[in-house]
Amino acid sequence: MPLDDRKKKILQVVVDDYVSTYEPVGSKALIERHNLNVSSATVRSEMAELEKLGLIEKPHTSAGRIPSDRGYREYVDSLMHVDNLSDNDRKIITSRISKSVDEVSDLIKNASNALSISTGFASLAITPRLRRSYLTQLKMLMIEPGKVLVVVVLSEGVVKDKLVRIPNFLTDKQVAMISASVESALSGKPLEEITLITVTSSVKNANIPDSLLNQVLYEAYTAIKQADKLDIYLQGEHRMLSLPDFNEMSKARELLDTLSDDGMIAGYVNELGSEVIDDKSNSSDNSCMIRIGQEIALEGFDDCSFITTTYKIGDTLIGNIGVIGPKRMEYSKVISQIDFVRNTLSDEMKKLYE
Amino acid sequence: MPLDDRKKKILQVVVDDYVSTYEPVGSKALIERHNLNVSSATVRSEMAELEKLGLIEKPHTSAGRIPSDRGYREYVDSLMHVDNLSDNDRKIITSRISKSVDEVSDLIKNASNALSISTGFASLAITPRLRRSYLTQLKMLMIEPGKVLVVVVLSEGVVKDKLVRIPNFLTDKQVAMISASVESALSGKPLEEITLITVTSSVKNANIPDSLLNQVLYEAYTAIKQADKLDIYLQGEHRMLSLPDFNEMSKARELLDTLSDDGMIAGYVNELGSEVIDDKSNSSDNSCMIRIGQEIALEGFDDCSFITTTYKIGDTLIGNIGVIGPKRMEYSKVISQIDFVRNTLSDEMKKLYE
DNA sequence: TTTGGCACTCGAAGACAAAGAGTGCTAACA
DNA sequence: TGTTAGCACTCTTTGTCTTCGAGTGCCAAA
Repeated sequence: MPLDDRKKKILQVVVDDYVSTYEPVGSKALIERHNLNVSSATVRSEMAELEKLGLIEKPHTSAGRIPSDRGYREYVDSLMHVDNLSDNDRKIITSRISKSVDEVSDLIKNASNALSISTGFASLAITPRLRRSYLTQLKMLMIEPGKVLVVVVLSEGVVKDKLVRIPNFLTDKQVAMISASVESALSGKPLEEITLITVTSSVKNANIPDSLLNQVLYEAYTAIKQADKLDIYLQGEHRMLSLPDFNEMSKARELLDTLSDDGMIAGYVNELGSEVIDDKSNSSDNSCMIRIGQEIALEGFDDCSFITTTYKIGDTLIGNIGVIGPKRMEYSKVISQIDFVRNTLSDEMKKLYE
Repeated sequence: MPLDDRKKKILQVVVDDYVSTYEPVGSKALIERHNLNVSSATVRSEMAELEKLGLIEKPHTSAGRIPSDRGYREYVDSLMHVDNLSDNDRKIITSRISKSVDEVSDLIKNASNALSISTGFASLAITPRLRRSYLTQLKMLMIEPGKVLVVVVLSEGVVKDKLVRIPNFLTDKQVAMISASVESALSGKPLEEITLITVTSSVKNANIPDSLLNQVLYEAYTAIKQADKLDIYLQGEHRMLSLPDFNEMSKARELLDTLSDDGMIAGYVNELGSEVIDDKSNSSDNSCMIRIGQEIALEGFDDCSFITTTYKIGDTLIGNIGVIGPKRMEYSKVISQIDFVRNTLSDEMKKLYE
């Protein structure tokens, strides 16, 4: 059922007006604000059809119409035109991201923060998936007897470490020997292929009782595995409280309750992300993933939209960044903001890696 | 102006009742719920005096009384009796804290989380102040040319590290030499005494051009300095939305806005903490710091109380942990919860350090 | 000093009406 | 056949008024 031009136009202005006023838009107000060259009665009958198609709906009989989830979807998919960001917005974002940082994670945090500030919504960023990175170095640094810092270096220069406990009487040398063995056996292997078995079988003839050795190797294994862990940075949740969409306390509460569960959000976005990454056809560099209202199967997100995109470190590392805002948002503006943040982030990444 | 026993009793039940009902308590309701053996008229005149003393107040003429900030203060200082925690509460807290962790920071996070869950309020924890710890080790681990992981080990076995960039053409050996020099020059020195000057003057005759050397040393210095940084873990902010005290959107918004600024809260609590630490007379192990309503000079905290206490790692490291709740809270219960969390945290710390 | 009684205050809650925006439907029109 | 004007109807919003009740302050008597 392709929409004719007039229906498209009407849907578009319904969305536009509703987004900017947060008031259901009626036939009369609509023709007053936009010159459609038709009467309100015509608009009414068109609206009735749009409603039949499930694209708009009325909160109650005598109110105007508001876009339904499917209406927003249609708008986003084919009615919206993404415009360029104003110089001012660019400046604000650039300055927030380009603050000098040493660690990649800080850079990602800054980018997410810039996004939250410039959109006025909540933002999120997920550190890159590292499953397919491979191990390049593994060092074990004795801090004191029984306590070792395991440093894991991955192919893209990513460094992760973990403090672990090992049997007290192992010497510096023994530990160094173990880590060298593990490193030489596993370096070049993708993280996802490293298992407890490959780790334990990487050390032979160590002259150390098996049980002790295995303890150390187990810790080494956990250190390697946790390098794979995704971190999520969720910021600006409180900004959602300033939106009229969440003026109702119960809505605000539900939203923030869910939002407080980092892990759940990370898992959800991660899945979204994976879809696109695996679906090569769709992975054009500039595409955002958009989930609107009920499309997000999380409690309290009925009035929200997720807009996320991917960023890259080098050629292989892929993470996500995006916003969580009200579904009643200026999609085109937010998309261009995200896009700009993504690009700025990439640039800064490159600088960081010289 | 010491209160006579009856006034004390009345103030006490006003607080108790108001805390449990969130309704201004009137003279009649008061004598009905508690057998004071006096008439409501007597209570009324007593209340009028308590009001004159600034301990209670009325929201409006024909309502009951609610405690003022000073009323809560009086209650907390001399009317309240801290009772023991129920076995059930203990179990809940213990199980949340004793989840196996490797890092001290996770333990602290768990403790803070347990506090938030068991109180139903927001909680915070601040990592220990390390200014007075001294450096025991400094290692620089070459990750790749131009990229070095600086590992700082402090007296209490605390390990911090930072990835830094150095000139590309410095060799493994040169870096090792530099770090060894710095370590031997500075180990044993308290963090607060380490300055850029002490760091740079610790390496002599390095056979490396000064400008390069200084770059490396500067990075080493920043790595050491950032070991001193306080981290704050703020959790369960969203729980505040479920309290009737913050049903008004504007209050909730203001509170969460301020709460979203970790740094500000950290700074504030840090100051509170320092006061008590420096004031030896008051640093009895079990004391909580309590700040009520306007005593907290932060925007949006008029209806909140801070209750914080200190925890120790070993004998010297002192951090803070506490809750941010509505000032209309069961102080005695919360205090015993914090106290129990603190003790459990200490126990687990010991286990972690064997 | 305590108490019962009483007039008074003020907010909460409910009822009701008027206003206003918007709808659907129908009949007429180009 | 698509468009439009007109009209009755619906439903929320807003404001006003009233009632109800809990609570107060004050006073005179015990």
